[in-house]
Amino acid sequence: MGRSQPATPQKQLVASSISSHSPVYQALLRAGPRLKPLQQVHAHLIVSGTHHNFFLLTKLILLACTSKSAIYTRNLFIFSIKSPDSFIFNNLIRISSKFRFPRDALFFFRRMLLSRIPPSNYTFTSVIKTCADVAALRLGSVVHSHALVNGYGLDSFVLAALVAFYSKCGKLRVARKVFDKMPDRSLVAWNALISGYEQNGFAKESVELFNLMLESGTIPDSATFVSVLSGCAQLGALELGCWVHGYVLQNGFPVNVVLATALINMYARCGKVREAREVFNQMTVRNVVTWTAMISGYGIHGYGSEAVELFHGMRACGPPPNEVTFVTVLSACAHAGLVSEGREIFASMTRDYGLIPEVEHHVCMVDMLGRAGMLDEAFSHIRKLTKPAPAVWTAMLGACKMHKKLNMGVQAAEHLLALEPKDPGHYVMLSNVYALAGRMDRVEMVRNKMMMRGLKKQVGYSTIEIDRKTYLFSMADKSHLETSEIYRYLDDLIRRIGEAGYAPAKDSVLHELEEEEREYALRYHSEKLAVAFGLLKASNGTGIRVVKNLRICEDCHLAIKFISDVTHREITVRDKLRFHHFRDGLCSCADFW
DNA sequence: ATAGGGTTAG
Repeated sequence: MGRSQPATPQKQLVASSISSHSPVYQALLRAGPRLKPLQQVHAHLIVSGTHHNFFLLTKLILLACTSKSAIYTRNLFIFSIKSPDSFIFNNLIRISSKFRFPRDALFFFRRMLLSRIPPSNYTFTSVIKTCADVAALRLGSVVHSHALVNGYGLDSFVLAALVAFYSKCGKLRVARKVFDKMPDRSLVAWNALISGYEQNGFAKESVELFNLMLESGTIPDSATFVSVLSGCAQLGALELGCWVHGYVLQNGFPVNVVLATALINMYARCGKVREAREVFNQMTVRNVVTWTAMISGYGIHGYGSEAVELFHGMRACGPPPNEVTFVTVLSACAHAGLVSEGREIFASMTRDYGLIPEVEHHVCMVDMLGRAGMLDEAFSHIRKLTKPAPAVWTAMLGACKMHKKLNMGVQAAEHLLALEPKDPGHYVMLSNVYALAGRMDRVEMVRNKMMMRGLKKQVGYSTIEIDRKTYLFSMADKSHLETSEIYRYLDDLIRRIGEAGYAPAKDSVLHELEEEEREYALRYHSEKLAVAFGLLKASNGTGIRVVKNLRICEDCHLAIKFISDVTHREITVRDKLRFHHFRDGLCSCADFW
C-alpha cells in the first residue's frame, strides 16, 4: 500500500529511515552537550544531506541548548528548524529555564505562542519557574491566568510551580491560596510552601505547615527537613529541631550534605554548638557551605579561637573558602577580640584566594578594630574606602558607643544619617551615644528629630520554646494566660538579685521615657519576662533558652547574670548578633559585645 | 520532559 502512494516528501522517507541506531544519531550522542563537536556533526549533516531531518535536528538543537550555547541554539531555531513542534518548544523552554537563561526561556515561550502551538503543563511549569527565578511577579501572574485559560488550573505540576513562584516573590498569601485550592497536594507543593514561609522569615508558619503536612499523612523528604530545620534555626526551636533530627534517623532517611549542613546550622543557632560539631565530625562529605556553617556557629557563640582553628583546618584540607566563609570567620574574630588573627585572615583573602573584600568584610574589620578599642585604626580603615556603605558607619558608631567616644560617634552618625535618614535605629544609637556622654540636651534633640520624621523604634520581643511550643513576649506584655504569675515571679527574682548586689542600669533604656517610667520599662523588658516564664515552666536542671530579635540591653544582660547565679540555672540568650551563655553570674561574651 | 533544599557583617 505504501508503494501505491505518490512519491511524497523525500523528507518523510528519510526521516523514517533514520532511527536512534543510525550512525549520525550516534555521532550526535557522542558529541553530547558540547558546542564544537555538535557543530562538527552539524557540518556532517549538511554534507550528507540529512540536515533537513527533523528527528536529527531536534536532537541537535536540544543538545545545543543543553551546552548553554545560546546564540548557536537561537540560530538553529531561526534558520534550520522550519516549524518547531511542541516537543521542541517545551524542551527548549525547560532547558533554558533549568540553566537559568530566563531571557531565552521567555523568548521561546513567546515564539511558541506566536506559532499558535498550544502550551502544555510542561510549558507552564518551566515558564513559571523562570518567572520565579527572576522574581517577575507581573509576568508570572499573567502566565498564571494564561494557564487557567488553557485548562491547567488543577494540574498538580503547574500549581506546585505557582506556589513556588508566589513564595519566591514574597507573596505568601497568594501562594497559600493556590496551595489551599489544590485538589491533591504533591510533596513538592508542600515543600515549596514550607520553604517559602521559611525563606521569607515566617518560620512559625513554616513549622505549622509542616505539622499540617504530617497530619495529612504526606511523607516528608530531605527537602522538607531542610526547610523545617532552617525554620527551627530561625526560631531557636531546639526541641522541634531535635525531634526532626530523631525523625530523620529513626525512619532511615538518608542524610545528605545539605541536610547535614541544615542540622549543623540548627544546632548552632539553637545554642548547641557541641552537637553541631558532632554532626560535622560524622559527615563524610563536606562542602564550603558545611564548613562555613560550622565556623559561623563558633563565631556566634563567641568561640573565636575555635572558629579560627576550624578555618585553618579548612584551608589545610577542605574546599577553598568563599566570600561568605570570610564574613563568618572575620566576624568570629571581631566578637572574640582576635585582632591580629583577623588582620592576617583579611589579608589572605585576596592574597591566597583572589577574593576582593566587599562591604560586609569591611564592616567586620571596622567592627573588629572598633570593639578592640582601636578606633583610630577603624576610622582609617573606613577612610581607605572610596564610598563607605552605611553598614560600615553603623559598625563604627557601635564601637564609639561601646567606648564612649562622643566626637567620633557623632561624626559617624552624621555620615549615617546623611545616607539613611529614615532608619530609626541610627537615631536610637546616636541618642544613646549622647546619653552616655551626659548630653541630655542632645538626646532630646535627636528624639525630636526622630519623632518629627515619623520614625519609630523597632519593637523588641523575645521568644522561648517550652514543650515544642514557642511563646512570644513583648515589653510589659500582659497578654499571657499566666501573666500575674509571671510578674509576681519576676518581681520576686528582681528583689532577690537586688539583695545579691544588682542595681538597674537605667542608662541603657531608650530615652523616650520619663525618669520614673524608666525603671518600670527596664523591669519588664521582654527578655526578662521570657526568662521568668522559662524558669517557671522548664523543669529543673534544664537550661533556659531565650531568643531576642534585637540586641540584649545592658540592664537585662546584668540582671540575667545575677539571675543565673541566684537560681543556679544556665540561661542562654540569643540576641540579634550572637549568643550569651549565662552561668554562675557570668556571661560567655565576657561583657564584650 | 514537569515543581521544592543548607552558609553572610552591623
